[in-house]
Amino acid sequence: MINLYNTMTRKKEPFQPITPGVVNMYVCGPTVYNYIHIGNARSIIAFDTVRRYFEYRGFKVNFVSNFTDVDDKMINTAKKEGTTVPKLAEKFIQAFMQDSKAINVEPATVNPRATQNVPEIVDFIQVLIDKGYAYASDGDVYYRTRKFANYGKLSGQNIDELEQGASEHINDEETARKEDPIDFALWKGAKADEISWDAPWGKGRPGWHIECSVMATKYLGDTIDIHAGGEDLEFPHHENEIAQSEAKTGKKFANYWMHNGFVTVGDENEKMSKSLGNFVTVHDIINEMDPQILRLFMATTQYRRPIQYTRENLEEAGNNLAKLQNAFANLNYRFQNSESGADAGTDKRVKELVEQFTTAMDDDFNVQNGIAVVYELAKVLNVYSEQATVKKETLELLKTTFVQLVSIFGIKLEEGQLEDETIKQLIVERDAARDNKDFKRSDEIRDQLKEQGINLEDTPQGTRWKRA
RNA sequence: GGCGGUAUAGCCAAGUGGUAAGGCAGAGGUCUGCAAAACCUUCAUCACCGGUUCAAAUCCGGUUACCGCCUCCA
Repeated sequence: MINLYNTMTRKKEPFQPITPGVVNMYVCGPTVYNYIHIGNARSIIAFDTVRRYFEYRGFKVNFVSNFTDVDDKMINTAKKEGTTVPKLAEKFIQAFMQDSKAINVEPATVNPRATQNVPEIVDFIQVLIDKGYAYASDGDVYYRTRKFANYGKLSGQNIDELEQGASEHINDEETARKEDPIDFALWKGAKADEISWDAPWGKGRPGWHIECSVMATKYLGDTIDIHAGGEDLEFPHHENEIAQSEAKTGKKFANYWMHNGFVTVGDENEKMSKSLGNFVTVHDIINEMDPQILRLFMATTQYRRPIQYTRENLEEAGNNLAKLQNAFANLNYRFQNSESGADAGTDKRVKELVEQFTTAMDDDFNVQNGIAVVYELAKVLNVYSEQATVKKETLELLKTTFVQLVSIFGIKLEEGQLEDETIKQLIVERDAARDNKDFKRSDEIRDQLKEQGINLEDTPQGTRWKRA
């Protein structure tokens, strides 16, 4: 049984899907006006890991994540860069896809876009108006927040406190059109020459919160299993989604709410965000190093904890990645000298570790305990690989298990080494030199290959090589 | 001001009453012609003060520091 922390109840709860064996989850995606930064990556990786674990435990996961492809930031950025909103969106959606692939994120079941769901959004808003939860005002449409009885239940906010807070940030122009400062926009009337769609209340575009309510219910149903996103979305975004959705359907919107913690930057240890301008893009990092380092770095911190992004921490992840890759190479290299049959003791140990892994991950995706089990498995595997005789079936079990567990963290281990005649011949020559104790020549060959990025390793089973 | 989260070794970090997992870095060692890889050994009394208890990093009270949300933001 998987237990997960539900922001709504502030407790860990056993996960009970609406449909047995199926998880319907919705993750709030980015506004596509720039390359994604590592804060976005954190959210993407956190919930990709959640998804992969659900799949490992045998669930079918319907994973929906949106692109916000029209809003003020899109409009302003397009204007500034002399392009159109659709072109801007297209560019950064493509970039998102590339970056996601690089850090080995499984594609979503659906990536709906706000602009492709405008008729549904208009209908949804109309229902809210008909039910008295919303009102049109001078081209805009607002949600009547006070009419929704439990407003603030997710974030533990009191509506009167919020009202005071809101009054400090009022935009006079907009507030004049609201019945109450706490009301929020469902539809924003278009200014001249802004991108817009027709609606009964006049030309305009969807407000930010409404798109998620519409798309989540459209693709996953009135009540979904898990709704997820960054912790900054808890209020007001998710609060507003609940108000809109539950007012419309009369049903509970989501059974479980999951929120990931932030990435903080450097020694200042402050939140990274586009608006603070202190962000590092995934695009830049993966141009500079193996994307799997970033992936391992983020996937092995529990999703609710903050991550401090520093060079040092990233390097540590790089060392850990090398450890996993070495173990895998050590294992693969032993197949060539293995005997048929299995080693019962090792097989039993592997099964124990798998159970430990599951126990750890079932506890709200405790990846830190999970990865500790993986490191233990790597040790078992290394020790076994150094035995004088090894059994093929046990090697197979170790390999399958290792690959499977590591893949939950989004790490892909590369199979074997490429055959290369030139290298093979040099190794043969070097082995001959070593047999003759001509270490000068053998070291020459090793150094020569090293300059070409090929590292040689002598093992009891012979010399092997790998790319540095 | 309201709401919430953190504080464990040089670094990352597990651990919700029974005497501090794991990883990185460091030190020593085994293996190796030398290396590499791997393995072994070694490295902390848990922010502070007070209390409860036979026993607390873990519970209670208080203090301090840092972070986030309350306005667009993963």
